[in-house]
Amino acid sequence: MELSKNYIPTEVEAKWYAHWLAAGYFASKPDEREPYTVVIPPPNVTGVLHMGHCLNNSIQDILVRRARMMGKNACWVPGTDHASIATEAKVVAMLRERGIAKSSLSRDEFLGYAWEWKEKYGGIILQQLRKLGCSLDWDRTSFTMDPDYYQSVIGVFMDLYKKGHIYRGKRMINWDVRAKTALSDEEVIYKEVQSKLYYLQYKIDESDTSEHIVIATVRPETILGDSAICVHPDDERFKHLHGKFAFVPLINRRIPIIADDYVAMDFGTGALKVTPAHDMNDYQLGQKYQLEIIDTMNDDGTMSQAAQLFIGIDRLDVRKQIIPMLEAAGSLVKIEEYTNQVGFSERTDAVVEPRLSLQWWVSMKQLAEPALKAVMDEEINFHPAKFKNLYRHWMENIKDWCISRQLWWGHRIPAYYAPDGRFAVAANIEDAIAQLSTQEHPLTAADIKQDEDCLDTWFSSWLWPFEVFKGLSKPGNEEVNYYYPTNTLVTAPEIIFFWVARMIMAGYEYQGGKPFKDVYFTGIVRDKQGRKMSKSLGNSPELLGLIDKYGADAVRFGIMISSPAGNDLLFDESSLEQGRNFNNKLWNALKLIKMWDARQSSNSSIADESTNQSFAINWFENRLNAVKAESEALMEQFRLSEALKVIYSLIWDDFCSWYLEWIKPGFEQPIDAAVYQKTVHFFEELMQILHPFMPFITEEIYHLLAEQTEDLCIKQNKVAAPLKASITASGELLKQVISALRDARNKNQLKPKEAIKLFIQTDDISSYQAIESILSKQINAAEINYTNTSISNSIVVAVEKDKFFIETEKQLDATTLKAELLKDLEHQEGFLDAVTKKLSNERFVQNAKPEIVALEQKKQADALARIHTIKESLANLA
RNA sequence: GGGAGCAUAGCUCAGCUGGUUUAGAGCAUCUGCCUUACAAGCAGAGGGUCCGCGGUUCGAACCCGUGUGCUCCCA
Repeated sequence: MELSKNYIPTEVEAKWYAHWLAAGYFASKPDEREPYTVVIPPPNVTGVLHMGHCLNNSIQDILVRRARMMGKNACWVPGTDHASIATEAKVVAMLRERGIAKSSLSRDEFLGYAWEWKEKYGGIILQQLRKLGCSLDWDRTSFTMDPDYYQSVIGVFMDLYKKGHIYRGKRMINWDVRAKTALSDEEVIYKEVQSKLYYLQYKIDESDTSEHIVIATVRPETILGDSAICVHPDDERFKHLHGKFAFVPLINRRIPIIADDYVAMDFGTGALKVTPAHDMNDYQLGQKYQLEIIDTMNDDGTMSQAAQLFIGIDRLDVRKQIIPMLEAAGSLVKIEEYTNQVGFSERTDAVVEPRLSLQWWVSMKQLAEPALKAVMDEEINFHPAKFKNLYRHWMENIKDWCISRQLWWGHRIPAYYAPDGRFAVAANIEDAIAQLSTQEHPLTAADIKQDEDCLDTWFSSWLWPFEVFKGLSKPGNEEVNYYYPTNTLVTAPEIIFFWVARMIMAGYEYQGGKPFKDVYFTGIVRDKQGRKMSKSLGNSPELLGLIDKYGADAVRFGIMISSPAGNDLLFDESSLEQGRNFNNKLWNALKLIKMWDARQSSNSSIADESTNQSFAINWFENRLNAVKAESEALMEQFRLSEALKVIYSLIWDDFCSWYLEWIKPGFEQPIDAAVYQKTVHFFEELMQILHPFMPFITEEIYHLLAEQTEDLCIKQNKVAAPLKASITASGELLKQVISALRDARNKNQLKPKEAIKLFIQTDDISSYQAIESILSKQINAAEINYTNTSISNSIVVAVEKDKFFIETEKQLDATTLKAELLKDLEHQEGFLDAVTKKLSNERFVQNAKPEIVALEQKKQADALARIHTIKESLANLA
């Protein structure tokens, strides 16, 4: 079989993904094995694969594939989130393109379009995850608005209401006076507008000098709703007024002057009028100081009874009419031109008014308690652990959760209102009628109106870890019993409060236990300049394009290699290049081994432990075992990037650069059959440990190496054998000797093709004999001899206690050599000084642990030996 | 305004319990090689005031204090 020059991923990837699916490797059913469960953080149903998803899902796939190869029943559940805000915006945009205004549709008509859109475009991202190689159990694909799921969300609302955790409370929302409807933040368009800033003076109470305080406002009509004036506590201009009162012009309402550092001293006059009913920030100040809330506006934007003046006139007309009146009353100080941002309704283009409205809230204190404890007691482990602090701080100061959203796409709030304003929380309208009807006033469906708002999307996704197994809709079923709690949640730190914390709360409230054991927080994907990747910046690369260009394995590699645990990832396409190059390296190693396949010789020397071949094999086997253990340990600590680095280096450096070169037969020579078998076996093992990171190429190579009875995807890992320290050490020594001699060759400008004669001065001739042929091949030595004395006029190289003399015809550059040696000598002497100083410090010898002292003594001895060798070499040169 | 975190080679980061041969890796850089698996490669090298200052200690990149700079979250 002819292998292509370079690895071509496209066909290989499609072939293997289809094969794995057909074999049903990703499908999980409860059985006697230990489960390993991961639920995907459901991407928005509108989503397309971006870098964040790619990082997040690569990590999950690595964990899941590894678990599968470790004998666990791995189950990774896919799905999407209905994402009310984002989806509704998409659907509105789509309708607009077709010339349909949302306001012209009934709720049901709109939802019809929304579902149509969802069926057509929703979940594109799930298709894209297949390209990335994600081993998800597709039969389990869930959606937060699936019928059962929907009912569970409604059920949770009713349950929390019954338990007293849900209440109605006021909140400032965006109000469209023309459509008489609430708007979501996304439906408000902010435009820069040329306005006027009016300076108005309020008379101070109990002031003999008829003193005034001046405020500045762009909305003078709102003074009718003023309930305080606020100044900065440190502002010297107003200190004497703290605790005094002032009169609102025209209506002469007496309001307090309060001090709060919210006020910016350098803006306007430094004094702020506070109108709690008509400004977001003022409302909060009002809450803090328990100020009166005076709602001066009707739902159509006209002034209400509470305004006392201009009742029934539109607030924008009032703005014009009130100025002459204020001027007449002597309250107007001056008018300035002013540019500010004003919100307009996306639907009607009306100026949006902040308005207090009754919304639904979840009180969090009680729910948060077990969720905080779980993380603090490490019942749930955060990786990296630094996020514990952040979590604790938030949970200890938790605020109530507003769960109403002024949207149609989502779970409609199950609250029903009677004409007289009474309401009932009920599963359906019939129950609501039953609850609200009285003997005197029997009600029908026509009398009752359901709440127009939807629930916050997080109010459904917080049930995700158990409801994907129908843990609420079919409580205690076999699946939820088996798969819950899940093992690992992989997500971004930015949603630790929105989602992670709330899932933990829901887990304890509805399943009586944690939703997951470990939470792995990924970094945020940034571009090369450190900017967060976003659609608006346009700095997010097109992912499918990258997969086409480099292959999914290379993309996974590139992302994982540059993704330190818990740190942000600065994405650079060059890391994908590194991944592609790695693919190619693997491919070429395969080609080399396949070349040998046809040229095996049966007379085996491998049984003889003293041969160079068995040295190479023993050494690599040992390295393989070391890296297996090391990468396992790193994986356990969720240090995935480091684990990949260790494996990468094992394959590229130890296997390709050292091992394969050591066992490589001479030109057109046969290879020992036993060595060949061993090498194929090593390669298989390498593919196995790399498989979770780069599933496609490893499966492909695994099958090209030999006839296989099973697929790598489900091949079970074997435990690493224990290490032999002496083999590791002699391998390291050999590598060091080779590098040092190559360096010496380089520095003396000996061409690679120029063969050398090498003399070794050592106490341990036999161990060099065991590697003689490797050594001579690696440094191109024509012969290797042993010597007791220095060889004059040669290049001298010292490694540990042994000395190497390179004899060559070439004229040597003694000056450079000498300079090198002197530099080294200086370094070694400096080092010796430091160690000696330490050892002659009595307090060190007394206080330090004995093994530390012994180590220092060894350092001293070694340094002395090295200095001795260097001095000898110098003498030899002269 | 409240909180969290970071600062080590040109870049991105390791460095875990203070003692690992006067700090390591990958990428980038430089030098030499078209060596019959691989130039998307091979061999080798250079590169550091561990952010500044002060302290604790026999000993500090690591612990404490302080200053500076940066990032993120909540309002």
